[in-house]
Amino acid sequence: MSGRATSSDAIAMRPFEASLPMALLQAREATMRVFRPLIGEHDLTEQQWRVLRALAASDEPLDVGTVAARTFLLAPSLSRILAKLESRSLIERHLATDDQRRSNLVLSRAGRDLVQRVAPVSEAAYNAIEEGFGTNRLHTLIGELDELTALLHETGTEP
Amino acid sequence: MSGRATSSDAIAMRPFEASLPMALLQAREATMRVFRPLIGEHDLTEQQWRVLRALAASDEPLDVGTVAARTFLLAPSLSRILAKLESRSLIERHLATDDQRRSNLVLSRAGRDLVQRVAPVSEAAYNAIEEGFGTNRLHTLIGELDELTALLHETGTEP
DNA sequence: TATTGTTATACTCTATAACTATA
DNA sequence: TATAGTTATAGAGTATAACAATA
Repeated sequence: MSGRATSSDAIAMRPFEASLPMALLQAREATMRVFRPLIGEHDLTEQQWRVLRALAASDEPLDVGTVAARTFLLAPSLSRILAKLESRSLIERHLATDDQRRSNLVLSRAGRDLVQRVAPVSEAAYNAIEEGFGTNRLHTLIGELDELTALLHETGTEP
Repeated sequence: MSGRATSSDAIAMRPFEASLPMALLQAREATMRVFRPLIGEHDLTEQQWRVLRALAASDEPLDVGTVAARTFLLAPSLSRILAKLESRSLIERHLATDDQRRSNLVLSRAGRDLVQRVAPVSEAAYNAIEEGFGTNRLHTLIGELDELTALLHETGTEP
């Protein structure tokens, strides 16, 4: 120790650059800075696009709960997003015949057209990232991220 | 091709699981789910904590612009956060003598005490993650994230 | 004139609770 | 009673523009 603390002494702590949360935040922001303009051009937010993608990727209608799970959105957020997408006629809701509480969601014709138009641009941007960073390297990185996520979910510190 | 498209055909696209943005989003969320409760216990948001940390890590007062750069917060967001932290007497502002537009920010005594109290808990959580995932492995992951971020910043597609 | 920082606005998302309607 | 989904609220971040004070 080199003397008592004064109000101008820095508190020893892990620096931002070496911090996992900051590294993740910045990588995510840098990545979205690539994709956001592409979907923003079509007046879609990132979350709206996630919903459209989930519906586009399914070969059958999905109920709200399923979409929430697949897009990692909370039900209230999703409700608002669905209302917005429906008001723009990008999706359709059909009450399930067996359970009237459920509504089945599908892309409308316009929704499908929009996804068909955006998807290639998005894929191209993705491929550019893969090429720049290295395809295998990127897959390795994603694999590590997934494992970290899984690990953190397992070890959920319950209070 | 196996026939014309019908409204129930899925559009071929990169699945969510293999998607870099989703992998980053989930890893970040899983990570913050560890740290958020620790700082939330002291009624701090993630961004407020970033500001306190930046001030704590510095051995001299910082002006608003510098804090914005180090915490990756936009000026308007930071202004609101600073007002909040000041109202809780966790930070102090002192007008710079040389340039009256600038105000120098420092932690108050209470702010330092708070950081001193939270930091060890936060470090312990961090160490637990390191142990679970592997210290070297985690450092490698962070290094790859940093390089990805740098790459994406270089190739900033300017309009 | 240019810069530092704050305020004003307009959207969005997160998160929790309360509520409706079906089962 | 339990479940699916919506609505209500409260709070916070992002982003851009406009503005005040100072250089």
